[in-house]
Amino acid sequence: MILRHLSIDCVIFGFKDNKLCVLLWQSESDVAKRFFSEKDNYEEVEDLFTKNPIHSGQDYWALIGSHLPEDEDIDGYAKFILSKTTGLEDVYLNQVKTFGKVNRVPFSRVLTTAYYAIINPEYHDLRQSEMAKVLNWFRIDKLPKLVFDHKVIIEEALKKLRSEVKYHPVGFQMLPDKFTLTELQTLYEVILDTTLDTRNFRKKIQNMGLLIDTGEKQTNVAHRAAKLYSFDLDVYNKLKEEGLNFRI
Amino acid sequence: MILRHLSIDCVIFGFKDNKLCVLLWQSESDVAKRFFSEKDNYEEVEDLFTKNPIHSGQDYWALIGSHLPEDEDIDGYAKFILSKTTGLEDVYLNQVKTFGKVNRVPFSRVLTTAYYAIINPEYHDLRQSEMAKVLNWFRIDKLPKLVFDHKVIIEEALKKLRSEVKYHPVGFQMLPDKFTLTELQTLYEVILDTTLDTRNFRKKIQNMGLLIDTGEKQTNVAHRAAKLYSFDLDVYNKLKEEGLNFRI
DNA sequence: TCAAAAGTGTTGTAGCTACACCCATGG
DNA sequence: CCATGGGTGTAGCTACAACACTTTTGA
Repeated sequence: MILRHLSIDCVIFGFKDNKLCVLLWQSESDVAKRFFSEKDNYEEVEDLFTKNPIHSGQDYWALIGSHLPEDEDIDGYAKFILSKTTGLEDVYLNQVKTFGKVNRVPFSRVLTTAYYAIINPEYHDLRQSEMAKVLNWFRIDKLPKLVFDHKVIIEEALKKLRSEVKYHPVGFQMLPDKFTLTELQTLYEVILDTTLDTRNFRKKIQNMGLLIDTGEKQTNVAHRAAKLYSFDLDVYNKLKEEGLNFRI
Repeated sequence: MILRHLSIDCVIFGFKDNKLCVLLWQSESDVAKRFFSEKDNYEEVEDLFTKNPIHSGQDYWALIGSHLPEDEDIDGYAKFILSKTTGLEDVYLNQVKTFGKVNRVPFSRVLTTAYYAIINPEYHDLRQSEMAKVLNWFRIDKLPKLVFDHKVIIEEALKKLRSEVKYHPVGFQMLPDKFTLTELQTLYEVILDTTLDTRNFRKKIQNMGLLIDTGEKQTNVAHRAAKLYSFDLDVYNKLKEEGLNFRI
């Protein structure tokens, strides 16, 4: 059975063309069906989608999400939604909060628990996903029209991302395995919407001891080739247990 | 109508006898009835309580909470629960997160959205509350047996309280209108479970500009009387807009 | 006059910010 | 050889931690 009154929405952040982006979809009912087809009261939930006027226009986009089946943990189901839509597993995923205003969804009482994820868009080609037709990345500063209160949800998720990123080096999740320090800095600048001093940033990051010098360099760039680093997950996990003391 | 699958639980923190405490209840069905009596499917929800074996013993305590009525905002309903049980209005109240493991409540799928509140127990005499018989303060380090996953919820709320208190001066909510700096320091020490250097603490707090010297002093103390301060809410609200930069 | 808590300043240190020039590479 | 971004060190300042003694009050 599907819980009519509760849904999960994922705010999936990615870093594309040096901009912070969010992955959105237009959730047509045949897409929703792929989530729910084995559940017994799909039709009831389908109603919520197809008869809801705000969903009928082509202009409106939505966070990727779905109603919660009765026999699924919320955390696990958020992961499931993410892997179904992006193909990504083992993704950094965090609960934002639950949005529960009575009228957030017209004609129906639905609360939603929002999660946010941080992914690297280049790891997975969305055109190969079964959801491809209806998925799209949008720059955080150029969001389309959004259904319900999804704009508010994105804003809250962004707030959470910003406060998270200052104290935890989650930014690495958005980059390829091997990255340059300039890429990392740009990422932080984009997320925090500031500029950072290059020398100070490098000092701080390198003192954290989380970077592995791969010995490799960029190739085919029309300037001095930058060193490629990777992220030391083992050291990170150790530091996290000890309570890491880090601040961009 | 009451939403069977969703409840609200409040972790109410208070500062009593120099210890951090949590307000808990034993939610007998006649108490639950006061919340739900006007809703139409009370009996259905009552079942969840009375037939649940974990609830039948007298040893078990629970967070104050209830199922969510269909026509109530979650934030507003958390406030309502708080004012019903403690009589307090305008309380500092914050969402912790939503707990949604499939089996957190046996024999029934119930997710719960937890809130935490910070109050001053001396402001309100619980013996005058209509809930008095079943309410009790428990020291955070001496919790009784708790139903379901309520222990985990309290731990998560405490984590959130601790991280909040370091950057926002929410501690004032737990103290009387007029308080001494030593009381404030003790409060921080209890919440953070550390000791703080008196001189450094006073410097930091006084530099924040949030204290008003009332000109009054303690009376009838067997030692030098301490100055009484109050909290400057106006300055606090201004600072909060500018993004306050504060750290215990 | 004693016990008990209030109140107060300084010094060393660690970590932050601000800032400008040379280096490597491909075109 | 030039355009482009990569890469580096220092000096001043701020904010923090560590630390011990005097003051006030009631009993």
